[in-house]
Amino acid sequence: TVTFTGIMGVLCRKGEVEKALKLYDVMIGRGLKPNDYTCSILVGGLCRTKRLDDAVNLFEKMVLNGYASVVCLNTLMHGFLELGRREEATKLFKENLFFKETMADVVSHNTLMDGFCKTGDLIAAKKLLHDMKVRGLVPSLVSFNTLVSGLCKRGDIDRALDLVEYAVNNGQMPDVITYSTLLDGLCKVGRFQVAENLLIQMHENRIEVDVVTYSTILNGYCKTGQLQKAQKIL
RNA sequence: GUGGCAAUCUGAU
Repeated sequence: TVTFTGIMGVLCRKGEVEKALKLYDVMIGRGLKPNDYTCSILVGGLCRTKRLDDAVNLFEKMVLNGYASVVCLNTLMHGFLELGRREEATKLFKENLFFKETMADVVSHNTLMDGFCKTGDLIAAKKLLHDMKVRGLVPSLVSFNTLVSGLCKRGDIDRALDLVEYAVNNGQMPDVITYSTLLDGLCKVGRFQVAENLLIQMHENRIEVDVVTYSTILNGYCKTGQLQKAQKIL
């Protein structure tokens, strides 16, 4: 099962879902049982090729047979959100809020939050952060990074900075993604001085600057014609 | 004879 599923994963990543599904039949034909990995890989493959109906059917079948996990749910929700089908993602989410194998976890909440952020609905996204705590889940760094990104995209950098402070108080230290997100927001509203301070702080906190961080800053400087500053960074 | 070693969420273009 592990071998078959592994190959199906490779095929799905290449967009060859058809071959993966054929392999799935071969696997079943040999009397091997699928598992939650098999389920999420195939669901993900179908989502990537926009075959959401097939993905839903497979997911429901797997749920009935007890092979589905919350990862499969998350994969499917993500598939809907990628296509802008927010209502269906939300419906799926709500159906899985009670105790069962596919009960919504932190990643489910994060996935939906990101979907809300990307459509600019920060109110709904913030509510979700609150809801997850009510449900006894502990927001992860990704939860905060997702909201920070949403706030930055809206230009609400100060609220984003406040949220990071709040995250720190909740035991989530910013990582390279948090910083890059903030830097991008700051550059895009022209607050380069604050951005430079943040870079220093990043260094002090021993956070490794990566290729995305560099391109974020370079992009900011180049688009405002500060090529000398851009060169200085390199 | 195309890098593959099993799954889901967040950052630049």
